[in-house]
Amino acid sequence: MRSMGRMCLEHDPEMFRSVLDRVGDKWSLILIGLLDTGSMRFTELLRTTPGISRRMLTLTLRNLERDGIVKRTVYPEIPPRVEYEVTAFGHTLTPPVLGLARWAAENQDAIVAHRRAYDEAAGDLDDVE
Amino acid sequence: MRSMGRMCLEHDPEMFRSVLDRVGDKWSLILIGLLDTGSMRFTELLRTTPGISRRMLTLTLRNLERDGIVKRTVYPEIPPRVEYEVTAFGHTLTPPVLGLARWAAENQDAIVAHRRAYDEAAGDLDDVE
DNA sequence: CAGCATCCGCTATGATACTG
DNA sequence: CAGTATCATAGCGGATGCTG
Repeated sequence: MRSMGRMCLEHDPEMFRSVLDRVGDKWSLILIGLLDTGSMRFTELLRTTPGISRRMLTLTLRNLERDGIVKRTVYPEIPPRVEYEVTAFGHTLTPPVLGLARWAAENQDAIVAHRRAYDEAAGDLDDVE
Repeated sequence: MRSMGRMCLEHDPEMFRSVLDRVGDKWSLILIGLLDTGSMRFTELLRTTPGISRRMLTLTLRNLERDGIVKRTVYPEIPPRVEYEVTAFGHTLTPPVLGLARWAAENQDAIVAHRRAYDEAAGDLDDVE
């Protein structure tokens, strides 16, 4: 397992993509992060996740549930109560995701700097035109 | 650094997202994987990456270059030659990405199984209607 | 060869209103 | 409370033709 390129391309590109999409979409990672500590209710997640809509929360949770990463428990009460939690399988995803999250946190300054330098260089080129 | 949720939300959500987008989009990871071994030319990448268009290859490489992950070197020859390679900074991204890639490779069967079970359960519900 | 410009469809996401 | 249904839209990504 030396080459990452081979791993991405030779194994099962479509499957690889679909797994990456699950983790790479706009909300999954945040929700997994929130649920990593313990279970939460629908509205609780809605309040805690800034900017998410009910629709997107529903869809994202459904996808995570479909992949076996999140478990959904309905309590037949009135008013209804639904709890979401990360499954044992989902928890195996946490370490690699944390690794990526840590990289993002540690290097965001460097990235901002790179972007600024790049954009300034492009600006200079524009000035010459 | 215990809570992933806090890391995603409290630090700088926008920045966090933009870093994740870079790694989560359709082609970046594959290109980084291919370039991880050594430098490659534009057309070489085009041929080696199945399904990518010239437009997307250009855009993705530009973004990676802007973030300081990939270096672009132009050789003033005719016909022109351009080499792409992963920078030292970009290589620091490889380990966490590899971690995620490994998880995807190791667990894709489990995910497929989960999805099938979920879809079948949904199908059964439909039958009752 | 290594792009850039243009057009264009599709999907992801958001806003809003309604329901068991 | 925890959704579903519907509509609208923005941006991603593909196809194609042109150029230094």
